[in-house]
Amino acid sequence: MANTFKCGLAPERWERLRQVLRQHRVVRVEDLCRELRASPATVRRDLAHLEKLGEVKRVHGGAVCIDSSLGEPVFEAKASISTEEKRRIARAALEYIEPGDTIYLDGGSTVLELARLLRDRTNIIVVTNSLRAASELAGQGPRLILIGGELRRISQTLVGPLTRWVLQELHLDKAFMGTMGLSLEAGLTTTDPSEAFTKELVMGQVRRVILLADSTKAGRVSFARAGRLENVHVLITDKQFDKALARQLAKKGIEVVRV
Amino acid sequence: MANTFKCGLAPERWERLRQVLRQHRVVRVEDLCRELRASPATVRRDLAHLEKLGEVKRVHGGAVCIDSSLGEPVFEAKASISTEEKRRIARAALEYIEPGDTIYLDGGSTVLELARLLRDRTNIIVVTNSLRAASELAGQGPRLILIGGELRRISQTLVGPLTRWVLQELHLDKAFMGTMGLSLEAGLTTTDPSEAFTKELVMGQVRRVILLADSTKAGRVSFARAGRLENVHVLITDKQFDKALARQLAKKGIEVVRV
DNA sequence: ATTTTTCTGATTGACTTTGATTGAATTCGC
DNA sequence: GCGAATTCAATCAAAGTCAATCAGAAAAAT
Repeated sequence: MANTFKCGLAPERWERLRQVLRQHRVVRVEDLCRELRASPATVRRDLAHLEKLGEVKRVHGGAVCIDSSLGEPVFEAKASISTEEKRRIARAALEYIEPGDTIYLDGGSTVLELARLLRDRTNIIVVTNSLRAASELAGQGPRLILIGGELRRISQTLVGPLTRWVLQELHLDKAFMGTMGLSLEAGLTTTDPSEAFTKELVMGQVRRVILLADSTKAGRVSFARAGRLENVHVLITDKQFDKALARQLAKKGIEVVRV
Repeated sequence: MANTFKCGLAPERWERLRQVLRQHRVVRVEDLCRELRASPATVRRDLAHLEKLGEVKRVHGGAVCIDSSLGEPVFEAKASISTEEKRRIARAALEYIEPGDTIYLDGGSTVLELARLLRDRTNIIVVTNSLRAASELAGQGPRLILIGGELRRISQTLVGPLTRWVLQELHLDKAFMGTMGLSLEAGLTTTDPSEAFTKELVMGQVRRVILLADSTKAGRVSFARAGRLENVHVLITDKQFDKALARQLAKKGIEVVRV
C-alpha cells in the first residue's frame, strides 16, 4: 500500500492536529475528537499517520509532541553527540578558569561541553551568546549574562549588530571560543558573517582568548573570517591535531595544549 | 468548559512528577498521590518507570532526584501548567498582533502562552527578555531577538541595567506585559526590582502596552513598582476580574477586555 | 452514470491502565 | 533484637482505550 495521498479533508485535519499538539504538548484522543469533530477511529488513524512521519509519539490515551521539529534545546542537547574528545578538551579548559573570572562562552559543541562542567562553579560570571549554553546553566550555576541579539536558529546563538551594545559594557577576562575552521593563512573562519562579526567583537574585547577546537578543524577554511590568529592565546585540542600546524601555531606564540 | 477531571495521560503525570521532584529533591509517595491525584499504586508504577529511565532513585517511602538529569529549564517551561484562563487570554491577545509588527514579550506564564501561539507567525519580529518564550520560538517561528541581560533564575528572564542597551536600539510596536500585582494606587508591581526596572524600560519604549493579567492579579500589590497605569493601553483578563476595578481602569482610558 | 478507490465511523474483542486488596518486606520505636 | 506500623509488590477486577474489520459515504476515475 504505497503512500498515494488523495487529498480530501485529511491534510487539513492533520494541520489542525499539529497546531493543537504544538500548543498543548500532550493531547488525549477524547479531546481531539471534540476539537477536530471526528470520530475516535479517525483521530487514531491521524495520530498513527503523524507518528509514522515522526511528528508525534503515541501513548495510551493520546499522544505527545515530538520536539524534533521544534528544535528545542533539549533535543539539540540530545542530538549533539558529545564525543570523548570534546569532553576531554572541555575538561582541560576548566584549568584555565579561576575564581572571580568573568568568562565568555561562544557557541559550538565543544564549548557547550565546557558549559556543562560549570554548573557547580558559582564563583565566576559567565557571559554567552549561546542559547544552548544558557540552557545548561539556566537551572543552576554561576551568574549568567546573555548578550542580546538576533537568534540564529541553526546554531542557536545570538548574533548581529545588537550584540555589540551589551558586550561593550562588559569587561571579560577569558573567552572560550569555538570555530569551524582554523588555518595559518585564513585564521579563524566560520560559516555565517553575522556569527563571525560577533566572534570578532568578543575577541577584541577580552584579555585572553582560549580556542577550543578538535582536530577536525585543523587546516579547514570556512566562509567568513571570524578572527585573527594573533588574537588567540591558547589552543586546546586533541592528540590527533595536525602536528606541523601545531608547531607553527606555537611559533606564533600560541600555547597549544593537546589532550 | 466542564473540563473532565479524568486521569491524565501517563507522560503528563511523569512530567509533573519530574517538576515536583526537581523542586523538592525528595518526595514521599503520599504527597505525590495528592499532587498527581493518583493512587499509591499508580505513583509507585510511575516512580518505577522513571527509575528505569535513570531519572530518580527510589527509596522506602518515596524517591529522590538523580542530580545528573537536573537543571534543564525546558522542562520547567513545558511543565508550567497552562490554565484555561491563561490560554484564553493569550488567544485574545493574538487579535492585537498585525503583520509587520515588532512586538515585545515579557516574562510570565500568561505571556508564555502567547509565545506558544506565535510559532506560525513568521511575518512579525519578536523581542523578548524571557528565556522560556525564546525556547518556545527557538526551533521555528518569527524573527527572534533577545535583549541581553543577567539571568534571573526564578523567572528565567533577562533583567538588569544591561537590558537597556539593546532596548534603546529597537523600536517596538506593541508590548505584551505580565505583572504580579495590578492596583489603582500602586499601578503595576512585581517582586524583583531589577525585573521592574526592565519592565519600565520597555513600557517607556513602546507605542502600545497590552497587559495580560488574570483575575488573581486584581488589587494585588507586590514589592517593586513596575509601571504606571497611565502607560497601559489595553488590559486583557478573564471574566472573574474584579468588576469595580475594571470599571475604574476603563475610566482611566484603558481598554479592558474580559474573555 | 457507473465503477473504483479512498476515507470515515461503528462494532467487537483484545489490550492497557488504574485502583483496591492482601500478604510480604522494610523501617522505627522500645 | 523484637514487635508495631508503615510501605511495598503482586494480583485482580473494572474501566478505558486500542486495533481490526466491515459497511456506507465521499471523491476520483472510467
